[in-house]
Amino acid sequence: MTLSLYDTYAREQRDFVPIKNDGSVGLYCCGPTVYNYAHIGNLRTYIFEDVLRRVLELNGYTVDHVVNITDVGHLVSDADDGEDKMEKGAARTGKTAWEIAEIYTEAFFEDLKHLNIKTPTVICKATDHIEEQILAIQQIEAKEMTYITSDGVYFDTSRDPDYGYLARLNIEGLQEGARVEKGEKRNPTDFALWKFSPPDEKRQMEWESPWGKGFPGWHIECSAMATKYLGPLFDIHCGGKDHIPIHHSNEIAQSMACYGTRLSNYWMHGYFLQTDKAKMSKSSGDFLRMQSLIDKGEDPIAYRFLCLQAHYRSDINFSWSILESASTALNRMRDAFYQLPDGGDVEDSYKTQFISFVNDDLNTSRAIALIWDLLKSGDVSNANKKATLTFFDETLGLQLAEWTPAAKADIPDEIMQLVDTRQQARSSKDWAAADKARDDLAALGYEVVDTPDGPEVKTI
RNA sequence: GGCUCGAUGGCAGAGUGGUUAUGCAGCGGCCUGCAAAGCCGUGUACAGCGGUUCGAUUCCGCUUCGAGCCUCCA
Repeated sequence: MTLSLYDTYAREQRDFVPIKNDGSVGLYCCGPTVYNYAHIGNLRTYIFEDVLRRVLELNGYTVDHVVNITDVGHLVSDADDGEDKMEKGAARTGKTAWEIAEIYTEAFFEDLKHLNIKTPTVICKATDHIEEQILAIQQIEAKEMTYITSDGVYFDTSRDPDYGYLARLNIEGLQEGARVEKGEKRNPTDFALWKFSPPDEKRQMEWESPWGKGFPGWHIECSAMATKYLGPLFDIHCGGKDHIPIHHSNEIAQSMACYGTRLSNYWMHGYFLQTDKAKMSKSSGDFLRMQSLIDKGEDPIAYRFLCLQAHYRSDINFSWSILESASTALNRMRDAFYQLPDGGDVEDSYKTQFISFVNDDLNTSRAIALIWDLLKSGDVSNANKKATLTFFDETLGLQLAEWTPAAKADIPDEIMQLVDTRQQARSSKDWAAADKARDDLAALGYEVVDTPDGPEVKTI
């Protein structure tokens, strides 16, 4: 069955054909800048990329999944004096830039674990690849596409006739805007490849280079590391949609200069999670992270489920109430799954439909609707339903098989005694006493529910 | 100001040139001592105005509204 994916570069859905014929697919995903925690909008993109990876695997490919860690060089703005996010974070917290990077890198992978996102096959830090970046800059310099200003080495975008094609940038339109500050740059779209350390200041992170002591610009790290691990042209490059006009446009320009390729055959972008009709952003200071959800008693997988209910190429409007509805739905699905017996076979007709949905540019929304259809189906045996759902879940990653209802063992004896009291009252049809026992239980934080197998108790 | 992309029922969100998902909430029913859960049933929503068409929510144009990028940003 054909896998087809939307390619931002072509602005259309294209049948996926891998570059290599050995069954492998090269996938590069822009990773976090580790100067702060990831927020749940950031994490939505990693969920999308995880589903992409799983769908590729479903189609029989081995995925070389590379994610970078930006631990240097991510500038606070393009027109500033050389301050970058890491150093700024260090100044804010009194820790070293290196410590900051370590803390937030660890937190990032903790978040991924909560969301059942598979660990990338390669995780690469920008600070471990300074040499590669210097080499790449030298190659661009050899093509005479750079120039030097008082604060760094810049890429001259006017030398690239196709600059900005990915974003369909209208360069002249940009120049008419009031907010573009060129400074010493020759063109508003030019960007730093290497930044010089300020002469009067000792940076925590700085390296020697042919141009002087300093640190690499943000964009060059992705081109350099992606090329190192996946070659100068690989299959799929992902990131958030905000990367289309600048970061990814710059990566393409750099790769064109170095290797004459557009770096990746497909460019795919995850859309935003909005709150109050605006995108969630770290720089605004007001954002929700994974721990914020956990602190509120929310289940991280419910957030994953929420993201999967929408298509990755549409913005989601986040609110606590839609997370609640996702959570309710997920728990019903889990409970239904839990009740099903083992030992069945995967139903071919459902399997075929499932694959056709996810292979159609990752339509997880329809794939989830198919789960409800399957659960309600009268034609499929319960055991086969379980086997089929288990197969689906390898791609969706909802961990259905790992869920169990709250254990009865956790209920204290005094609570169980109240439950017994209620049962005795019920058998003697003393409904008032039975209801009182239930109210007492509720006051203690427990809910009792009658089932054909007797009463079940759980915490409220 | 320029560019990119959107607008679907109470909410979230798929999809389609004619039969109009799915989930949450709501309503009705079954079950239950009652309740909860579960199960069954139930909702013609596709921003507005034109155009193309036998027929448009779906294609085209305009208008309005929204988001993103142009400053770091998933």
